[in-house]
Amino acid sequence: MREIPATQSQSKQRLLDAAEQLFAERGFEAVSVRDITHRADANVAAINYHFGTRDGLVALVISRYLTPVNEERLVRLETAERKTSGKSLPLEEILDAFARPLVGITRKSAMPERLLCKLLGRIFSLQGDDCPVAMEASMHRVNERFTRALGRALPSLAADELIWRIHLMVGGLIHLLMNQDRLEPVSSGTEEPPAMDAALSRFIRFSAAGLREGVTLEAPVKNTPQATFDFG
Amino acid sequence: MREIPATQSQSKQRLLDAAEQLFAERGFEAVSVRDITHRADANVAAINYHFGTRDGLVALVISRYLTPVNEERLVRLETAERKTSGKSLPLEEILDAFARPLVGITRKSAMPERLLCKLLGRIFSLQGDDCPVAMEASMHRVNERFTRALGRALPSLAADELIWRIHLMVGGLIHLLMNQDRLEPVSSGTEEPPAMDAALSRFIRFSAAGLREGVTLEAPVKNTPQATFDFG
DNA sequence: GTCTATAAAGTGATAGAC
DNA sequence: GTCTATCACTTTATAGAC
Repeated sequence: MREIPATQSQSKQRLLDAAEQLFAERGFEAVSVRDITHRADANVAAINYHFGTRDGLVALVISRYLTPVNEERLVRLETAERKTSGKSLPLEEILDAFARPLVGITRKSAMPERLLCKLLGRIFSLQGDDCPVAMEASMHRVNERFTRALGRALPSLAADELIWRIHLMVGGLIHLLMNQDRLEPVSSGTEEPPAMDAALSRFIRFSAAGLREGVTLEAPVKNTPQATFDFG
Repeated sequence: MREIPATQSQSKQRLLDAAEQLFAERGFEAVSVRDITHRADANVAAINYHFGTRDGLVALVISRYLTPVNEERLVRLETAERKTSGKSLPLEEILDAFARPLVGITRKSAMPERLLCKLLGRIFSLQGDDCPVAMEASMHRVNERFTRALGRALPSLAADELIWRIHLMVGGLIHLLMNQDRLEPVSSGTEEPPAMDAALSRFIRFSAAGLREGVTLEAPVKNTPQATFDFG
């Protein structure tokens, strides 16, 4: 058989892998196309051929992780809500639906968990100008649905108070992702395989307690949040 | 009187002001010396003359805020500890000592609060290679002292568990700083002057509840943290 | 202290050969 | 699909005139 150039080139995949690693390590802005092509052992022109522009590659990497995570978040939330048909969900279940997809995706990716966490941390802390428009729409929908669910689970909490607390919750999650590599060795030895699972349950317990702080269970409905707000 | 070039040039100050604003808006990596000199109405060579290199300016801006914040953190913690001579501090007081210096500095700076919060958020989320060595030493000392104080306030909490929770706490604070401009309009109208103070008390309540979660007040001392760990 | 001019290296992107 | 060569900028930094 005669050698032919691969129709679905492996180099496109190598480029993608190299880009993800470098973006995780240094951030999206600090990586040049030459850095990527060098690590992928590809030609400098390869990125423009396969992805159009550098920004195209960045947007692709972002959506490759952001889209499935946000979709799974919504699926999990809606599944849980359907099971309790109308009634408000336990806080812990909402937080689980929000955070578990981040753990789930680490299992599907070929990337080392350490790097993938950092990449996810960088993706979900993007905001403003650094943020591709496609991402904003996806995030907005997630924000809206989860703010509503949390508001229903904490009916006595004022709407603005809820939004502040959600930001504190999200910030903690992002910081955990960004520092997972430094945190893992802290939980020494015993729990090697489910490193991310341990982080997840710690996040849920901490955040649920913070969100519930001062909320009286039997208080009358003081305020249902009518406005949602983007936490990114 | 003959015109002389200002001995303590105002342009150095203008350069510093412009740099701080631009770093806050776009991050330290995304601002060129030309961006800065242009906004400061100064010559392109001015930064190298006044600050040596671009990195020198970045390090100066960082330490101008990081140093006083971290020093005030330690002073507040030590003052509080001296008052209760040996006994463990209330969690809320430790968190206040940790976060209030960030509020305090917004009062001293001429920068708009909105921008300064973002700058502080960017400074305190730096880590790894982006982190000047001088900063690491300062952060390490703060981490050590506060981890110890929190460990004493939560004696029944396992050392590794404490470190995870501290990261969740710090992440929330950073995210609040980074999003203060989006959060402020949420707390509509009523509380115009003490915008940052409201954020502070919300942070303290949320984090104290998260840190205390599942901690039984009368539990015996199970574990005092012997190792501290850098949360940045 | 401030300026111009310029060096030396790096940036993303593309035309065109193979 | 991959390559080289190159364009058109931009980057930080510096030498030297004023």
